[in-house]
Amino acid sequence: MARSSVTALHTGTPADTDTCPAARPGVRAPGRGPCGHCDLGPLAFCDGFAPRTVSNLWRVQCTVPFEAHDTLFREGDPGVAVYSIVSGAVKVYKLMPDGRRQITAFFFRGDMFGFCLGGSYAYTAEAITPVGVCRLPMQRLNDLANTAPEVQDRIVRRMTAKLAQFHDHVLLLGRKTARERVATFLLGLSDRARRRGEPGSPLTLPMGRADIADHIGLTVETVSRAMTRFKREGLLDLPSASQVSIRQPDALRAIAEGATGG
Amino acid sequence: MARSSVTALHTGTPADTDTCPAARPGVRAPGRGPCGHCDLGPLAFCDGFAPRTVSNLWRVQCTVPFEAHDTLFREGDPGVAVYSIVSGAVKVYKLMPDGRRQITAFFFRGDMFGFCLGGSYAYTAEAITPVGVCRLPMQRLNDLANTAPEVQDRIVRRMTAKLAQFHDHVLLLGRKTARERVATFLLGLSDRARRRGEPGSPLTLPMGRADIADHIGLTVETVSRAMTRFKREGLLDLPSASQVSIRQPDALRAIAEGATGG
DNA sequence: GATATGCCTTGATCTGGATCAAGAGCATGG
DNA sequence: CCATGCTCTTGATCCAGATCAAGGCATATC
Repeated sequence: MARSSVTALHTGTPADTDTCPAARPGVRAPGRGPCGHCDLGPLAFCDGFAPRTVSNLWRVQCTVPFEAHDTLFREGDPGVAVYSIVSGAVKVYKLMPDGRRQITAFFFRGDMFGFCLGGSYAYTAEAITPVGVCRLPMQRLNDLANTAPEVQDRIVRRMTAKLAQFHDHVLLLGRKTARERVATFLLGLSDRARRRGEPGSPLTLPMGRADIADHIGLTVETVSRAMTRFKREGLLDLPSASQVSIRQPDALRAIAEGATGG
Repeated sequence: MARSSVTALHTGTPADTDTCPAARPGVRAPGRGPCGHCDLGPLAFCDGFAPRTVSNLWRVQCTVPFEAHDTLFREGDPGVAVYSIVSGAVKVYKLMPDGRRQITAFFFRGDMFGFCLGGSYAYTAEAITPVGVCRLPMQRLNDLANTAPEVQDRIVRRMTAKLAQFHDHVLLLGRKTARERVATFLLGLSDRARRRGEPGSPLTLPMGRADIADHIGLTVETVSRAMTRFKREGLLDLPSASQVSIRQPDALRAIAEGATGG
C-alpha cells in the first residue's frame, strides 16, 4: 500500500508543495498527538502550540507510510516538504560518483529532517524500516512561521540541536579512532533512545553494519571487529547482530571520549 | 586595545547578555552597512530589514575587535551572543581530553556563528587574524525575532546553509582521500571568497597548515605533501605558503568530486 | 648579521584500518 | 530438509596516511 503513495510523492509536480492527499479528516488516523494525527505526544513538533497554530498545521500536514528501502526524497530534488518521524528509522546520505556513500544522519521517532528553504535537498533520505512520517509542506510551514513565532522558534531549536550534533560527528570523523567511533555511535543511539522515553540499554539496531560503517567513516569489517572486541571485553552483550546491551556504560563512555583504553 | 575588551567579555557575568559597552552612538564606527555600524553591505545580517527592525538591532549590537589568537568564547560557556564577522577570520573547534583537536569550521567576513538557544556553546571560537565582529545578544535577538518574522527567517536561512555545509564536510571526512580533501577545501575557500565578492583565485590562506589539517582530518605533513603535489602537477601555484593561485579549477574540482585523478 | 623561533617541506619508516578472502549464522522458499 | 541469498564475523595481507626525524626559510630580536 505504501508503494503507490511513495511513487506519487516522487513524481509530484511543483503543485505537490501544497497538495496532500491524505490530509483530510476522513483518512486521519486516530491518535493522541496535539493535532490528533500522531501519537508523538511531547516529541511532536506541534506539542504545546496554540490551538489555532495546531489546527493550521493539522490542515497542511499529511501522514504517510513508507516501507523499508523506500526513498523519501533524493539529493537535488526540490525541497518541498519537511518530515517528522512518527515511527521507524530513516537514514540520509550523500553519494560520490564512484559509489562511495556517507550516511550523514539517522533519524528516529520524533526527529525532523528535510529543512531546506527555497532550495534542493542536500541529501537522499531512505527508510531503513517501515516508517510513518508526518509530512509538512515547506511553503505552508514557512507561511505559518511568519505569523506564529512559536513555530519559527521551534524550527530554530531543532536546527540548533542538529548543528550541535554535527559538530560532534565532525569531531568523531576527523579525529577519533575506530574503537572510539563505534563506542560513541552506540552511546549516541542509547542517549537518543532515552531522550525519547525508551530504555537506553537493550538497544535494537535498525540499521546494518554497512550503514553504521558508512555513517562513522569505517568499513563493515572494522565495525564488526570493534563490536566483537567490546563484547569479548565485557563492555557489551550482543545476543544477536541487531541487539546490543550496554554492560559497562561508563567504560564505554571513557573510550568514546578518548581515554587510552587498551 | 582589543585585549581589555576581550577580557571583559570573558569575565562577563550573566548581565553581559544585555550590556554592550561599545553600543552607544558615540563610539560607533562610520560605515555604510544597513545599521551604520559596519560596511558589510548585502552580506550584513540586517541587510534589507525594515528600518524599525534595523534600529532595534542597532540598539543591541556592539562592534568588537579581537586580535589574532584571542578566544571569543569557549566550549561550554553560556551562549549569550551571536557573532557576525565584519573583517578577519575565525576558527571554531572542539578538543578531546588528550589534546586532539577538530576545527569544525572557519568563518570569514559576512559569516555568522554562535547560535545556541538557551544552552552553551558547543565549541570554542578563536580569532585567526585580527577580527572585527558584530555581537548580538542572543536573548535580545530572540525577542526581536518573535516580533519580526524577517529576522527569524534570516536566522533559519543561515542555519540551513550551515547544515548543508556540514553534510558536505561530513562526506569529506568520512569518505574522501587526503588529496580529495585538500582539493575540496581549497575550492570551498575559493567559492566562499567569490560569494562575498572577492576574487576566487589568488587566495590568501589566513590559517596555517596545522589548522587546515585539523579541519579536514589529516596531519600537517599530509596537507603539505598534497599541496606540493598539486603545485608540481600544475594545478596550483604557491608563491608563498599562504598564497594559493588555482591554475586548473576544473581539474581540481574533478579531483575533489572523486574522479580517480592520479 | 648572527641567533633564535616558527612554520613549512621533505624523507624514511611504521601502523591502523582497508582490502581481499573465506566461512558462519540465519532467514526465506521450495 | 536442503538450497539460496543475505549479512555478519574472522583471518591474512596491504597500503594510505600517520609518525618520526631532519632540514629549509621566513620574520623577529638584539
